[in-house]
Amino acid sequence: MSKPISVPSCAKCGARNKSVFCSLNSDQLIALDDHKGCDFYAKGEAIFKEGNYARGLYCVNKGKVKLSKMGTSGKEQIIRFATEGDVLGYNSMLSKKPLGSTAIALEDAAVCFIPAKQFFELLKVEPNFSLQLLELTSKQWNQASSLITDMAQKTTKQRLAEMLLWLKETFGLDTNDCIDVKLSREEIANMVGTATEAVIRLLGELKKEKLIDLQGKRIKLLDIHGLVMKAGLLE
Amino acid sequence: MSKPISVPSCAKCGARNKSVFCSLNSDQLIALDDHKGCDFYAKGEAIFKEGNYARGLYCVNKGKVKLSKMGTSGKEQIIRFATEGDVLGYNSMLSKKPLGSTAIALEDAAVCFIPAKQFFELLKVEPNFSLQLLELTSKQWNQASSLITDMAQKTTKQRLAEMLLWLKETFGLDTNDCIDVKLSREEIANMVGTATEAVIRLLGELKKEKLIDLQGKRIKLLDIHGLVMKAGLLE
DNA sequence: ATTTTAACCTGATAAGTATCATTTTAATAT
DNA sequence: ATATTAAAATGATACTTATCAGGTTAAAAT
Repeated sequence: MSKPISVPSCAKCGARNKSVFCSLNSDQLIALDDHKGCDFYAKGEAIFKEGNYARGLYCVNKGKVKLSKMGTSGKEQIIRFATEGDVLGYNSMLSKKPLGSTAIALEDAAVCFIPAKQFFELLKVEPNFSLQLLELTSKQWNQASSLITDMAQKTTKQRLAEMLLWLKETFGLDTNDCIDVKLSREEIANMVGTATEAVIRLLGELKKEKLIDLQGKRIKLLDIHGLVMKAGLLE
Repeated sequence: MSKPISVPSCAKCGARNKSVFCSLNSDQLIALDDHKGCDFYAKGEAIFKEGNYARGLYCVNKGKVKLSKMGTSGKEQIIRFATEGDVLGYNSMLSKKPLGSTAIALEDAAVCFIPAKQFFELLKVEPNFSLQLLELTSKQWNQASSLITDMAQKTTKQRLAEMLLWLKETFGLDTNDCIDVKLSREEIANMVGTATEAVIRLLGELKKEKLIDLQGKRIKLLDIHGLVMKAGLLE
């Protein structure tokens, strides 16, 4: 299980300015620090699980996290990723429904936890915090509705190309132009919504087409514009 | 185009108590009435279009509305429906992005319009309104992520069965157990994410399996539990 | 270093859907 | 009522993708 680690202060958190906490004043930040905790999660460990209720807000301090749902006959569907500064668990608290997804650390991670009480307190007294959250949930709806459309209409290969671009946006590229996250072929399949074998074959095709290069788990992007075209994002 | 009609008062609106406006006090409702308008839209008419910016909040007073996105090579993807009391356009305002979908009246409709200024004013002064909206956007994210999973993993027939159940939840059944909305086979296909011909064939199969009956555009649900099973919503 | 295990890759086959062509039926307009 | 048009239905074919089986490579454990 996860073990508490030294709690980083929100005021000094590098990711804060790009997060939903960007509009908080120093008093509010201190209050947050007073009530929050921070836990360590090893690679592969679950931060929370689908079906349980969220008792607070999770905020990723360090590491990469995948959020996935259980689909038909137990097949995983990856619906989101989270990195430094991203918050998790708010949908469950706000909708008063069980958590809709499971969060798993893709690498060793540190995740802060803000109890529900403090979260709702902030919502009540700080309209800017509500606005930030509304902006976040709205943007996520925009993304989600695009994803629904793509899942419904695009071919497997188009979806794969699009997912590679999505991974690039989320995790960036390393010095070697490789997508900076390690995922198994099965996990990629669980994003695209296809079988592992199909991902392997289609990655091979994209490589033949000189759009990507494969170096074990590392995927190097050779032609981003070509991928954009392949994904059907431009005509 | 749409023409203004006599503006119904929010206080007397039957749908208000089930809407995001349920927590407003009478002063706030009067203020809303002062600033809002109401327009009539004929069947097939657009209330707003994807890509434009929302200048206010739309609230359906009467009628049925479909929300759809343009997908690959111009194919429509229906992502949501709205009926009495449902609000539209807030995602665009909150995320400060263009409207992500087009809203079209499925039958003659009356839709109220609240200017952005009033909308944001309410968000600033009434934390309960923010909370209601957050609850709404969170629930929609839950639904969207389920839909993503289903689109990615389920067969066309399972998705069709699920969409029929979704239509039942949204529009209800008439006295004859028929889904209370008229949609073309093409529109159903644009929900399911498949070709029109496939929908026709699969509806025929569901009929043979005694799960539904077909009477022109009317779809009668004969065995709801059977549909739930067919949709893979229960094992 | 060697065994063991898991991930990755390849090939063959079957099933599911898309696509195109055509006919039938229903809706709309004259 | 009839003509016109659009929607629904059916059939044939090709393509995409899932599934199953087997083989290879890489990683992890002993």
